[in-house]
Amino acid sequence: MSWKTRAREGAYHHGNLKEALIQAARELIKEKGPAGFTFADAARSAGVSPAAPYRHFRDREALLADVAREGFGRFEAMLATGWANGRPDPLIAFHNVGRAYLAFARAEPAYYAAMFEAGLPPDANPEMRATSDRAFGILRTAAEQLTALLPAGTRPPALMMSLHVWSLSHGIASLFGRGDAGRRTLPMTAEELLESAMLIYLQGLGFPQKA
Amino acid sequence: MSWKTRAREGAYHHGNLKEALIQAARELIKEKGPAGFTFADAARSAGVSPAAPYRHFRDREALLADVAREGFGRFEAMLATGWANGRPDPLIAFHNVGRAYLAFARAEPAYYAAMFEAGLPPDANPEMRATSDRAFGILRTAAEQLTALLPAGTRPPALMMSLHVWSLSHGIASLFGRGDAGRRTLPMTAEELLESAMLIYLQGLGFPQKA
DNA sequence: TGTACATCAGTGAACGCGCGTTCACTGATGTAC
DNA sequence: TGTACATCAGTGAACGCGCGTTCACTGATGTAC
Repeated sequence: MSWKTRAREGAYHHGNLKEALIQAARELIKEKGPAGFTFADAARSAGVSPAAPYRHFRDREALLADVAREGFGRFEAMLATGWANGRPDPLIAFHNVGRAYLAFARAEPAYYAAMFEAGLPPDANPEMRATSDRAFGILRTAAEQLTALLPAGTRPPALMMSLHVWSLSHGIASLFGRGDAGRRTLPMTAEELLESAMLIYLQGLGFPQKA
Repeated sequence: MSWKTRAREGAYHHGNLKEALIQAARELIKEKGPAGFTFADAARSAGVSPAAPYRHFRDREALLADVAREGFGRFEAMLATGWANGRPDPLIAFHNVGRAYLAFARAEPAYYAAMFEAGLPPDANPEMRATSDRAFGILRTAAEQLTALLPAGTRPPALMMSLHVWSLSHGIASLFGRGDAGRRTLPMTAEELLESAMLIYLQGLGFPQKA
């Protein structure tokens, strides 16, 4: 499924080369890991000359950062769908955010790798950073609405709570929940592992076991 | 501090080239990330010809796997020291294991990267796998001894508990607790974040807040 | 509507470079007798 | 203790390759008038 076919066949101008290069990079990352592609590779996959990418990206890292930026955008959308504005109720929705996190890591290992494992500095790209912050913002909003259910004196800081859940989800995703080559195996699914940890954690915060 | 100087200066035979190459790779990983070194680089750092590493490693990945193997060995030692056979008491010792986890990731970012972020398959090297399993075994033993403190009917599976803590620690270390280039910043230390999460988690399991 | 021109987005050839890998070799070390 | 020999662990030159990058170029597109 070459992106080139989206433009007119044989056209001198590709029409959408920037996006095509991002998708080519994503495909190559999926096959060979974030370290496993080169600028020239991406150009070849997109069906253009090795000099063409320079019209759109300063270098390989800039391309990688744009893959990550797109990834964060989809990640944000996935988390937002999971949260669903706290419906049907905040506790259930919170669990759904966790599931969405793992689902993303599993379904989009290439994006996930570019976002978290490519060694990009978090602000390699201001737009990437902003998108990443928005994605985390969903987790934070969810934590805020959830802690609001607790009696005033016993509310944990929502920021802390969201960092806990983010770390836990990320740890599980990195160690066990990846869609690509041989991660460690488990006597349970990554989803079950996260679900059980979150239940214990929420119990520790004073949430009732059934919502 | 070249390892070569450990052998007799000018010696034709290096004497300890295998270990010297592992340390050279570790140093290069620290500087430029797991993707940022080549076989030739390592040879150059160790002061030998580019053909010399072939006497000790099949290829770059084999070298990387040995870096990871050594890393797991030191990791295991660090966790074991933290656990200290459950002294002064299992709850305190368990927290110390968590701190040891983060301390390792911070102090040895190169080993940590080789172990968890280099994209090595978990059994790239049987010895590496075994060492890695031993390191995790410490976490599991700790969880077993800790759950034994709970009343019989309310004990969680120790394996699950150790996976929860491993994931949480790994997530925090990956996202916030690295000693090398720009990870995300936090309004609290990685150690505080882990400590607070573990307190809430253990509370959820029914442990008393103060041991 | 037509035309001239500027700009954009690609080409393709070329380059220097460093990498991985091989090869026959050689110096150093260990060992049998 | 000496000597001959096998083995080990390195050398250094060589190679083919693909990458990153540059350059003058050219085809396609947009726009002013």
